[in-house]
Amino acid sequence: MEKISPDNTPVAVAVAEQEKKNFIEHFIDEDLESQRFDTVQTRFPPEPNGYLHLGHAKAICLNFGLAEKYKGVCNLRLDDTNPEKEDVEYVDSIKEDIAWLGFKWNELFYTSDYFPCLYNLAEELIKMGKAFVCDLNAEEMREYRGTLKEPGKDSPYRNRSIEENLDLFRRMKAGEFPDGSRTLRAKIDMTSPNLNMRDPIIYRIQRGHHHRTGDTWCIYPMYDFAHPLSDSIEGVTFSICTVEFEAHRPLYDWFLQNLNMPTQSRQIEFARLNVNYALMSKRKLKKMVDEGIVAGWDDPRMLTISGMRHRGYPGAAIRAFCESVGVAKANSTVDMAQLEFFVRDNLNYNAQRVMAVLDPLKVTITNYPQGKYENFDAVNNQEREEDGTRPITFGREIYIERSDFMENPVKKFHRLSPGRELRLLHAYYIKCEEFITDEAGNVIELLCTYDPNSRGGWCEDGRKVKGTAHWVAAHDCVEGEIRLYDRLFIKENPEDGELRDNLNPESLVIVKNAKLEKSLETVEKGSRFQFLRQGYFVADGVNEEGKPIFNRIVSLKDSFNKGK
RNA sequence: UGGGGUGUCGCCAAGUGGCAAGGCAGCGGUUUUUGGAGCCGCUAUUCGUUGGUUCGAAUCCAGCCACCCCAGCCA
Repeated sequence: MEKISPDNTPVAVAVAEQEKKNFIEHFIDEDLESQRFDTVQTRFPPEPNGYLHLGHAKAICLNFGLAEKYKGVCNLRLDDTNPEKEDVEYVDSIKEDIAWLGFKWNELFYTSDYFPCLYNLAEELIKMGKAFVCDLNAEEMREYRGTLKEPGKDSPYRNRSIEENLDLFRRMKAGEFPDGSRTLRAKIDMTSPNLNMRDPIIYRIQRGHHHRTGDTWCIYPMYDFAHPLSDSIEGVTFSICTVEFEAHRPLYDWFLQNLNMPTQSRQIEFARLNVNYALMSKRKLKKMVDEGIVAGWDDPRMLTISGMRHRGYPGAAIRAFCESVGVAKANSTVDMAQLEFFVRDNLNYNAQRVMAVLDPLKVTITNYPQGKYENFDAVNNQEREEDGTRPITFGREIYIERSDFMENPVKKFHRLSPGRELRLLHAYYIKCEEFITDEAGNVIELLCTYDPNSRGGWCEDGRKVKGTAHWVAAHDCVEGEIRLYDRLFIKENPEDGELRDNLNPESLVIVKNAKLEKSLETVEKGSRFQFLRQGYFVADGVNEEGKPIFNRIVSLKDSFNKGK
């Protein structure tokens, strides 16, 4: 069963599958039915402290997808409560990546938009006697917090008067105290078995230039305080986050209830996405970039959104993949092969076929007249007839792939070897008569004959030529640089041991002098092609020699070289 | 070891008391001017485990086991 998505991409997911509801949708249905909410509003709330990756893509698809499905809205909120780690560079990349993936946020917000409001809500809490200024330093705080099995102890500052708390908090805001000297804490329960409820810090003093509010503030709200309140201020009904925040939910609810917020948003947690042979944590990805292990956040080997874009993965393929992995709460690691499947699935339909010889072996067709050339019509994409054909030129000297010739063929090899025939795609049958070697014994040229009666790749006598190969005409081709990308790590779980020790030394192999069919000389950067029998490639500008560069997006499945 | 979660095919994942969907991977076959794609099949008598309830349990109950998260003035 095949369904065509709006951008004309086939989605290899059964229709019935798409109609299946995940557990979050069951919750939503429940809340809509009970009239807890009458609309669906979600948000995607990244902290601008790094570039987005495939894990974020899953969250984006989920949040935007839910809003679309329930005819609600989804906003983008940059959760910028920690100036130390954040930067506009990240803000810009986040916006670009979401748009590239194909989603449009309803409104754009920043948590920093709410700093004044959040501050007032904190004062409210103080006035209710539910928050206090604490003078414990970080180390003391840790001691008072207790441990996993022992309860904590009340801070000696816990019973300050409301007036004193208000005065101290205002002076914290005014900049009268040094960084880290005091905090504002919610007054909940130091004996709670849930550590998050042991009088959590809601404001800290931290001088640092904020990328939007500059030096206006020297106190910043903590995530646990800012997040539920921001959600409520915006009217978010379903606040979807990852499972590690599950233990924070009681706190989330506590702030909404105690401050009697207008929207009692519902937090729902799902399991984050992991993919084998890859890293999916902003912190680790940043490390790879900072240590120069990769070329940057958009290195085509990284599963950042910008890396995948650079690699040539279509946004629609990423969306289809996210759709296919589903949403649940169990820890899981999805196979890289599943991601690659959706990339191929998309490109098989969308990418035009061309011929490119990566490891050229010269072939002279001895019975083809010198100086004669002829054109053949090559099908651009047999999956889409409307894409038509293009002319390709044939001549006496051509290049074929070195791996398409074997002096001593292994069994089941049905390409070229002495005395055997091979079909040149769209052209003729050729037969290998002789091969020439250099002093070292390497084959450097093939002497073949062609069968004039096999024009177009068919012969009326019906004789069987099983192998078909791609080729380019020596007089009508262009040289190019091909970058063969592969998985970055050799270990399924790259974090098992040192990252550096787990790197795949062949994650990037550069081929300098590939022979490409002439039509590839001037193609738009970002155009994607299928190099016949090899894989999908994306145009990535020209190199220092002026030769076009192509990045391998993903190889074709290969049942001959299976397992390699 | 306190609290919060999770365990269904190699990898994801439906399933909500009536007798194990689907996708990826794999394996056959068919077709093919890409060893691609397509098409047709096959692949869990069993749901972490042990007991219990029931005519009937992956689904309910109890115990046990395994794994993940929480002791940042990060998010």
